[in-house]
Amino acid sequence: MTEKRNLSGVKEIARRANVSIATVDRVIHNRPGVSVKTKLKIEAIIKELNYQPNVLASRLASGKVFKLGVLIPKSSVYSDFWDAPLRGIQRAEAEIKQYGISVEIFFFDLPEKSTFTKAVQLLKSSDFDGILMSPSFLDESVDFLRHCQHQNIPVVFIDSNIEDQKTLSYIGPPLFQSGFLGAKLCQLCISYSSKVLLVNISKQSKSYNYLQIEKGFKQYFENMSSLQKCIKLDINEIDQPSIEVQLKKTFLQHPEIGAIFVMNSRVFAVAAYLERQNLPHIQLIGYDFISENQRYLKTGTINFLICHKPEEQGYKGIMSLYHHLALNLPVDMEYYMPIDIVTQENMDFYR
Amino acid sequence: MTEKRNLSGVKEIARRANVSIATVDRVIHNRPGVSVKTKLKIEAIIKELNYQPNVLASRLASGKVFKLGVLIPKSSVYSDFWDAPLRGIQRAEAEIKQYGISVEIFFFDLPEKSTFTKAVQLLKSSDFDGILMSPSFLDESVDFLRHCQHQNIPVVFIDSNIEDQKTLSYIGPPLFQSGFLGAKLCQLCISYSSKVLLVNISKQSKSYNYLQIEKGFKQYFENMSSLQKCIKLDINEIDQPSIEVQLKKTFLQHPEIGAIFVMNSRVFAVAAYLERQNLPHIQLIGYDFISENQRYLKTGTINFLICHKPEEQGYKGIMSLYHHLALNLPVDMEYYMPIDIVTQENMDFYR
DNA sequence: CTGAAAGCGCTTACAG
DNA sequence: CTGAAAGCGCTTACAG
Repeated sequence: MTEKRNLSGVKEIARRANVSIATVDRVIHNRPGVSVKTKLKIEAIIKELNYQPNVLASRLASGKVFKLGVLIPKSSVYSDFWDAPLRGIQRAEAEIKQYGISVEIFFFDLPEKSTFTKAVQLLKSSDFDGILMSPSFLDESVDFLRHCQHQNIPVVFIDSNIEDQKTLSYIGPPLFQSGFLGAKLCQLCISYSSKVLLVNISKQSKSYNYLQIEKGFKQYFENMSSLQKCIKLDINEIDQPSIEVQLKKTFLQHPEIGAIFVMNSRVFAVAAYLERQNLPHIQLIGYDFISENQRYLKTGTINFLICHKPEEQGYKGIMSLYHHLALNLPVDMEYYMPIDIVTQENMDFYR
Repeated sequence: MTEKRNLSGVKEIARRANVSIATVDRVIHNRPGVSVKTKLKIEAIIKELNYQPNVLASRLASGKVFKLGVLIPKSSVYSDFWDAPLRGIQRAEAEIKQYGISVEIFFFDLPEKSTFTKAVQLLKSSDFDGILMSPSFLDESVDFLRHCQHQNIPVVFIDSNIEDQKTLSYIGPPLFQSGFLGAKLCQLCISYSSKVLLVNISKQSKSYNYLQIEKGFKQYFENMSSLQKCIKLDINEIDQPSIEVQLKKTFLQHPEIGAIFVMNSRVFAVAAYLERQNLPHIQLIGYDFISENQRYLKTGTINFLICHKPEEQGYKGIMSLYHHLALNLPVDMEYYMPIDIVTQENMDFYR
């Protein structure tokens, strides 16, 4: 009978090192209580065998469930954008919950800072092993991040980033480039003499995100030496009447406008205006595959939507934490989503 | 001391049914050797408890490794297209090999039917638990599929499909719609009086794939009541000189051509011609993000590339087999990839 | 047709 | 600082 020796595994390591498997386990997980000499010996053997722990056995034996906390905006009647990341998060959860991952989701209401702060309080009081969040409010996010760093809890940002913060990973759009592409699409749609209107409809129009997009947008026209083609309009109210008043004023002032680029998902508000005013010759481009926008894409009022795979952002966010916590796999510090162009013709296959 | 009862698991089921866990296991896996009465009783309890087997424990105990066989073309000097699915396949493998999945890849040389047949022989002689393949040769693929069906081996097709065949899943592009979008992009680029040249560079230009794309392409112009804008050119040789001769002839005949749509990845051959002949005003659109094409996209000779996430096709193909075989999860019978539009501006973020 | 027992490769108290 | 033993929730021979 041939002696059957497993050439890997804690048992074999223990056999070779002349110690018990408990000691091997201590070394593998860097737990204290092992003499330096023993530790070095075991580490050498681990290296020699190129030992990879069996994740299956490890998770089964430990019974540890990693608790992930998620902090994202709630979808509202104005925008179901956050449904998509949510779907991705839930898809990831379904896939890995059998491997001992639990996911708890906390929502906040996007304009209301207080709901964000409240959710953060809840996240702080329960002890999570990892956090996935959209850092919608700068100071509050930085504060929470500091707390997590202190507790050694990895944090992943999705959708938007805060520069120079120590997170495990950022998953989101390359904003400058997407603004640049937006400009190109505008250019493609208009005639030589027409101008392009760059619209920002937001109460916080000076946020980092918007500045990046605007930079990219203007860079394109600068490269073409035709920055004068570009008109900028800031609308700081988000109700339909205010938006329309401002648009009307701008059109009176600039009848040569041939295309409009809206810097966020509120492009549907402009679409509604164009349809009501019967201005089908104006080309319209904006962000995000939310259902309001899909409607106008279908009718042709919106020509292009630029999108950044919000569902996959949620999915990848959870999977990054899982890889980091449970599998000890390396995680990209920055993962930029592609810049997708969605049109009437390919919208049925977009996810 | 409170009695700690696990309210799920084979143990609890066995306890409730008054049988051993071995018998429970037999019922769970539909193995024979259980009386009808016992079986029904256990099944009722399983349902009542909504029992979900612990995949971790199951895979660990069984030690079974699922062997997946992959059959795809080799990348060649003409096209590194198949590097992308390969990357996806390897990424999936890395992610799930720790869960007892092994992947073996067989390559064939795309024009050579004999290399396909030879690979199929190898696949048949080794016993795989699942197959991922690109059914590049119709009859041979159907034959192999029959063999797999006989052995009860699930098969997943990627990149192209064979209609009416019983596979586990098809993962690939929606061809008609991508042709339709191609037409729209052409239309967008040209002036009112210009015409569009539809080019097929292939030795098997009548294959199902091409017919579908062509249908979609023409449908677009038909919808605009301007089918006469569309000129079709079949080039049945794939060497550069033959291609250029045909293009030259066509341009002489139709000087009003403003845009060219190439129905596959050989758009780089047309790009080379346009650059050499110094025809920058001709708009060029084609398929696939292969490195040759990327070069011309960067220089602007190619305006748009239509792509179908080849890497993700490979990734999803392997994951589908894993989900089906190891996790008993349901798998989509048809999974259409999105129709991606890649331009100079977003190419850096495309995967 | 059914069950007792060993084992998958780890982790975790607990004892020393 | 170290080890023996039980156990995670299954599967797999083997015996009856």
